[in-house]
Amino acid sequence: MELSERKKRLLAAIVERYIATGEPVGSKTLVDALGLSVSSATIRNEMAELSALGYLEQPHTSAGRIPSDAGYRYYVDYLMGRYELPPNEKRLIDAKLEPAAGDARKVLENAGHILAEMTHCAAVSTTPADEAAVVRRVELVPIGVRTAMIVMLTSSGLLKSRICKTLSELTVDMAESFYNIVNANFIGKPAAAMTVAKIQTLAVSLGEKSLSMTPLLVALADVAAMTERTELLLEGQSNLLGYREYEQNAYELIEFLRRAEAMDRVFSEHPSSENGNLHVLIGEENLFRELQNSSMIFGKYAIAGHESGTLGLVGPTRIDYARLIPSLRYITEIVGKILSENVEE
Amino acid sequence: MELSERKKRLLAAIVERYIATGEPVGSKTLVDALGLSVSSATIRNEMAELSALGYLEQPHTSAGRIPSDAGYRYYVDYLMGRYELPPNEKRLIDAKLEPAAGDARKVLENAGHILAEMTHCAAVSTTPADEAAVVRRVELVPIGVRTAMIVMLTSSGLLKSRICKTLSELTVDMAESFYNIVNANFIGKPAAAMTVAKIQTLAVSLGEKSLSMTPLLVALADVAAMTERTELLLEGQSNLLGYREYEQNAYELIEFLRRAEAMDRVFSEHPSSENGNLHVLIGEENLFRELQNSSMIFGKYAIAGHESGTLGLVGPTRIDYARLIPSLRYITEIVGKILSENVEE
DNA sequence: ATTAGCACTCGGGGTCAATGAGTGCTAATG
DNA sequence: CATTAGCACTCATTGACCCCGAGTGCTAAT
Repeated sequence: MELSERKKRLLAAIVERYIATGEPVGSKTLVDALGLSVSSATIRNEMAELSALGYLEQPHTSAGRIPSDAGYRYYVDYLMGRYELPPNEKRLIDAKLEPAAGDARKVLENAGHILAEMTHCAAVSTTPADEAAVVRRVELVPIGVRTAMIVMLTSSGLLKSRICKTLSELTVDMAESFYNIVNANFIGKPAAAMTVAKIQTLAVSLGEKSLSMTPLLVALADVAAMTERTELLLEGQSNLLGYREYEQNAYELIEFLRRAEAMDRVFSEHPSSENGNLHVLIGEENLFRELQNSSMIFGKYAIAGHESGTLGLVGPTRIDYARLIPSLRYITEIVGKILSENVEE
Repeated sequence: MELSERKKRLLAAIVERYIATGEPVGSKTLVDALGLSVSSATIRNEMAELSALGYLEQPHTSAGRIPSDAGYRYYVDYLMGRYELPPNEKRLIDAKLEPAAGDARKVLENAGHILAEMTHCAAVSTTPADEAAVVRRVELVPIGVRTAMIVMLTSSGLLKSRICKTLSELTVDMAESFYNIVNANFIGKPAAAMTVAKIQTLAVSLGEKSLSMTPLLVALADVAAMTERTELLLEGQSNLLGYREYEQNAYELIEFLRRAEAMDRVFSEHPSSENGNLHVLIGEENLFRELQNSSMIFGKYAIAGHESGTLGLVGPTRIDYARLIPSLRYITEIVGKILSENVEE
């Protein structure tokens, strides 16, 4: 559907003005704002046509127009200026993320922070996970007489650790058994294979040693489970409270965003991507009722080439797409880059 | 100020009813609810006196009474039933906290979760810290050719770790130097001594080795800093949105609760405690304006006998003190117990 | 000390009219 | 045929007004 140049110009102006002010835009305002040399009546005719095409709607007869979901969609796809993030904002982001480099979760927390701050939206993210990863290394670090730390590294560069208390004193013998079991059964295999069931059969085969080894093996299974289970991080929930559109129902939306299974479904329903690897879901384009008067932008970050997690923004449909998209794109890129640093080979 | 038995009974009934319904309580309702054998006029006289004493206030002349801050205070101090948490709730709490035992942060996250869920308030907590702690153990765990993990254990049982990348390959020689430096300079001394400045002087004294060792030492200083820096966790922010009293200004309160320095000041302004080690701050008793139409209950949990962090609840002044106080008390106790498990000797 | 009775207060809800921003339509214009 | 001036129309918002009812405080009687 090709619109006339003037219609495009008007639609863009209406979207941008509505994004900025949050108030319906009238024909008169528009003429003034654009400095057009035609009368408001002409603009009214154009606006009526844009309404008929479904790009604009009216809250009520005597109000101005606001963009419909389709209107935003047209704006995002064809009209929006594609602009590059200014260097000082890039530096700000880098400075916030770099220092956390050692800790993946922290990197994502910081990314959420700065996204929320820059965009006044809620920022969601998932910690990295990679189901295809295999166990590359397991270490048992003695911490005390009966306490040890189990550290596990996967091929995708994820590092997880956990404290573990043993029933009896931790001996060199036990450590040796532990490494033997790990090397024989788990190294080079998927972390997912390290199930509690598997651990139990192993424990049985250990005979008398089993009793003392069990806590170590249980903890090991637990660490393995951690590499698969992603965590959902949510930042800037309170930003949503500032928008008129959420005056009544912020609660429902926020509760939805906090539910990990729900968000996982949202993210996985849209596996591939078009817009420079970001997804833009506007209003009713969202599959979940709770999101249908919001817009969501999200993308995957890649660790060493593998898509490992998601970063996203949620706000009212009236968000500044032109600004948010480049911001989010840059941050997903940098997050991927930083998290890839810890992966070797 | 000793009140007559009937006044006490009335005040308690008004507080409890207002907590339950959120609506001002009138004399008639009160007579019915308590099944009193006196008329509403008598109760009105009593209520007028309670108002004069400052325990009740009226939103407007033709409405019932609601408790003032002083009214809640009297209720909490003298009238409130002190009841023990039912065993099934205790079990629920235990079941939620036990599995996280290996990870202090996770324990506190879960504690916040369950508190928020049980109380419909916002739950705040701080991760454990202990400025007096000395470094008990440091481990350098090789993870890859140029990647290592530094693990540090303090006398108070805190365990922190961090990934670290070196510039050149990680050699046995480097590891040896590292352990030498650590043993000679840090073990048995306060973690606070491991400053960047100190690290720098050490690096200088290393001469040519300095270049390769610096990343390790910097990471070490970072881990040391982590043992001191507490994190502020906030759960159940969205619970606040459900209360009428926060319809307008939830944003300001939530933003306040998220600010770590602010909350640290709140917690440290009230170092010692009376009410079975919990603090109860009602409305204007709070020193910070942002909290003055809220109530806050908080207490410290102790790891191996040392107060290490704080757990707290924030809600409107109209919260169910009688129920929340035992819940929070039990959870602080259990959190302390679980976190103490990792401390040896 | 308690109570019945009553006048009084005041917020909430409903109706009503005025206001004004913005529209759609029509007829005139170049 | 696109543009425009003009105008009637719509409808949310606002403020004035009134009524209702819950709840009060006071007084005089018990």
